[in-house]
Amino acid sequence: MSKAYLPSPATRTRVRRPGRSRRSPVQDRSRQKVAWILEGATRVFERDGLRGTTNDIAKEAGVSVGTLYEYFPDKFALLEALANQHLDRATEMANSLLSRWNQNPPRTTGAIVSDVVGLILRANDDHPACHRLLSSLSSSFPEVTQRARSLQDSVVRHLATHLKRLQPSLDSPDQRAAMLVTVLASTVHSTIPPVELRCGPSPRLSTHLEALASAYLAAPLGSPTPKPRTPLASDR
Amino acid sequence: MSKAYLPSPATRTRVRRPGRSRRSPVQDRSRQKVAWILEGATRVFERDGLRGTTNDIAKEAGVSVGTLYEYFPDKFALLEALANQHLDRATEMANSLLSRWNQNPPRTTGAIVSDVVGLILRANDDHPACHRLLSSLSSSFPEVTQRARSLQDSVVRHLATHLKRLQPSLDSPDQRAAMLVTVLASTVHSTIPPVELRCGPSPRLSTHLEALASAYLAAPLGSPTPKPRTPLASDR
Amino acid sequence: MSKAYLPSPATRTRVRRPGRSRRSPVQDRSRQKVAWILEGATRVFERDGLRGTTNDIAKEAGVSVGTLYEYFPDKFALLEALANQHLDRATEMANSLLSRWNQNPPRTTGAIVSDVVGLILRANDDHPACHRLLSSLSSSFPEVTQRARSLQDSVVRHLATHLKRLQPSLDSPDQRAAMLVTVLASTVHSTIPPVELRCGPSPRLSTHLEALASAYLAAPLGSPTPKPRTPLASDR
Amino acid sequence: MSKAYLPSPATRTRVRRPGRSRRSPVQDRSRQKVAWILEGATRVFERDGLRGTTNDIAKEAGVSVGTLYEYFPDKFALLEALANQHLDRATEMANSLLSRWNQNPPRTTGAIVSDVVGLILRANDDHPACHRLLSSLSSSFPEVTQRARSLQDSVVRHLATHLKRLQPSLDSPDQRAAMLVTVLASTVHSTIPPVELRCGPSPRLSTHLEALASAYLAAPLGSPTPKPRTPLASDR
DNA sequence: GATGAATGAGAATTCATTCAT
DNA sequence: AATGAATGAATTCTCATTCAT
Repeated sequence: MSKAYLPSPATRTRVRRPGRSRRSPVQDRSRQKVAWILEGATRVFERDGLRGTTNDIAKEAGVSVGTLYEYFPDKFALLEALANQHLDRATEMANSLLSRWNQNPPRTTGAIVSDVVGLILRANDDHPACHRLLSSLSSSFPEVTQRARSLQDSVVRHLATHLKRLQPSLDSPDQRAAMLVTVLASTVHSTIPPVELRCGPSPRLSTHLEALASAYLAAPLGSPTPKPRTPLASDR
Repeated sequence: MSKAYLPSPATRTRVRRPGRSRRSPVQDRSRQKVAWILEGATRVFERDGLRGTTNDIAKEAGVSVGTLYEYFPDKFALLEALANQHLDRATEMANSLLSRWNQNPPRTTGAIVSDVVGLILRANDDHPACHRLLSSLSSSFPEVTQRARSLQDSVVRHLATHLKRLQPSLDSPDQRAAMLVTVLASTVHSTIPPVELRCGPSPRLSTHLEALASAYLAAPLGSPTPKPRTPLASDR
Repeated sequence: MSKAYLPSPATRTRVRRPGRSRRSPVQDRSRQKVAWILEGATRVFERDGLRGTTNDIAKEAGVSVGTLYEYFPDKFALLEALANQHLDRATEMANSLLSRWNQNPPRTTGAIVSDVVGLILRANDDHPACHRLLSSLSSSFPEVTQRARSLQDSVVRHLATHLKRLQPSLDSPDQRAAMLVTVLASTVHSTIPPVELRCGPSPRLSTHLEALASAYLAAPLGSPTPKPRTPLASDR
Repeated sequence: MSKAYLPSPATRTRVRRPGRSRRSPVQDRSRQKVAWILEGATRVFERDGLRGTTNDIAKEAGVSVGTLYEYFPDKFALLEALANQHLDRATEMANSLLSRWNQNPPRTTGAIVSDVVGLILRANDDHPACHRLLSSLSSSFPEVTQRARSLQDSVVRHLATHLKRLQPSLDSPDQRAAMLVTVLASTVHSTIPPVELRCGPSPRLSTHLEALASAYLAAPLGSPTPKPRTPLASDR
């Protein structure tokens, strides 16, 4: 967990033990405020990017700037918390899927693909502008970036494992797994809204992505179209 | 072209008449200066993101702030010009490819795919941090976004036309074309450094993308993997 | 009141209820601050004209620039507020006089004249350099100019009414009233320090102005000195 | 004459001896440029006050900034030159009138008044905003202010002389003369356009001013309306 | 002399952060 | 803890003035 913000992390998953553990009202109020602030920050960053001011965010969150600074040491901490919040959610989703795979190994490549596409779609269906902002700042948040990388690697590793099991003859399975996850995640973050939203709803974005992924995982690599020297293939 | 900055656009394609085309020294000096400033801006934004100041940029460009403001009305205009410069380059590349396709229609889907992948890779092989910054600000530059969309649509339309010609039986060719371009462009802009850089260089990014694209264009859509009701395919 | 600056107008007349009227300390502090800033601005503009900087003004007012900008959106707003403050004061004085006239109509032209001269002198006895600055900028503040015009018109109308009552045979009473107010106001704002200060103090400026006004209101218009064609009267 | 600007004063009257004195074309071109620049400056200052920039003025004058600085050392010099130009004109008019008075002494107070009103009206019928700007800056131009004072004093002295001759019994003739000139000049510079322009044209502004002046010069000073202690005359 | 692009000191304005209440 | 007015360093931007051509 990147950094602990007062009065308690508030980001990141926390297993709830059912018996004991009644939170004091004070803690709950704080937790609430942190949530408000992060929601405000999300809205403001989504709307104005880094131009959004801490005062805007406090106003949007319905708290005073002073309160904001009570919980977050500076503006960047807000961004970091937002990123961690997102990663918490994504990690939870991913872990849930991967442990399911461990218990019930998927039986077809199609099932794997469908799961991965679903995971990535669901893990990224919110706040696109914020994601882009964060990624444009990734160099300022090495810890967050590292976490994102780890998460992605974990998914990639499991994906590769199952691919190898189901398609032992597939070439470059590790690279294909990595590639696939990258492609799917990138597409979902796309600046120019993905096809789906611009062409009417008939075949779903997910359908296309699954078709694409499945086809990719079935196709040989290398060059059925042999690589020309000239930059343009049709130049022959 | 969105906005013309003094002393003359300096971005966007410009037909070069080979015989007489001696630009006046004044024009050349200005053009040069605009170029320096944009290079400085690129370096600074690439390094510091929006944090980079106009004074930094001027210094980096080797001119005075005053000169910078002579050519660009404000800091945002720099970003917009950078985006337009990038789009100029991309448009030129795309037009070049598309007119080639019109003269020598590609003969195989593989050739089409290879061309499109090549185009998108080459059009985006520079200044990744800057691209991410720009795309995180896209909402501030509606004209630029519109231009990008148009360019992408143009490529999509041509791609679809040729696909239909070569694979008359392919279902949803328009959507596939759109999908493909979105996927490729997003992947290339990706947040998380593309696979290639993290997996060693052996099979090229382009190889993977071409394989992916080709496979996608050969595969049937719809659900060979029938859609389950439950969120996770492997849950069956 | 042209524009309301936070946290409350602070210029313009305000009815004071004598009993309960405890303003909250917050309001009082803000009001105080606005007053300080305007005083600082007056001093600085009086000393340096438009050359005076907002930083100077803040320093002179004993607040930070940030605070200055908290209350006034820009440098111009300071000037406008100063002008409005002056008009507030003048309006209050004028209204006070005019309502007194309504209750106790003046019994002689001399009394009227004396009142008007007194009003105009007292309404303009502060910050001459500032007044000149403001009037040199009047075209930038159409609202203020309009307000000044209205105020002047109001005085002129009342003056004319009472003149007509006391001197029913006076020709052109409306024009005379307008003329008189213009002449008095201009003289008091005068560029070149008024006579008084350069000729020793014996007969007061006000004495001269009253004599001038009274004489004017007693004299026939038209041409006892018949208008010559030639530009100079003594040219005959 | 305050300061000599290159390439030759260009302000201030210059008697033209008809015989000799053919100016070189170079000198004439310079003279022309200075004139253009001053006209541009007048227009710009009239429109924008001190906000007007030297670049604006050069553009308005149809010359380059460089040329402007060839003839005027800095922005203030423009204002000073403008003021001197105005004073040149006014001085010429005044001298012409006064020498006429010396040769043909005026025979009536009415003639004196008519002459003085005419002089002041004609000497100030241009560029009111510029005059106000200059007067708001008078402290920066002690020489100009001194010149203006001298000119005014000269008129006042002659006026007083002739008044004493024609009305030996008039009290405070010197003060009356000074007062009159101040009042007339101020009125003509008035921010809020003088009556004339707002009430339709029937009795002329000059008629009113002459009536006012004549009446003033005929009236006894002191208090036909005895001065009350209370601030308002009608308060009795 | 003339030009106008270039300069950069300095003015206006912003906004992350603090702190008295 | 909460507040939000106050702060002022940092930034954006202007424009009088210079100087290479």
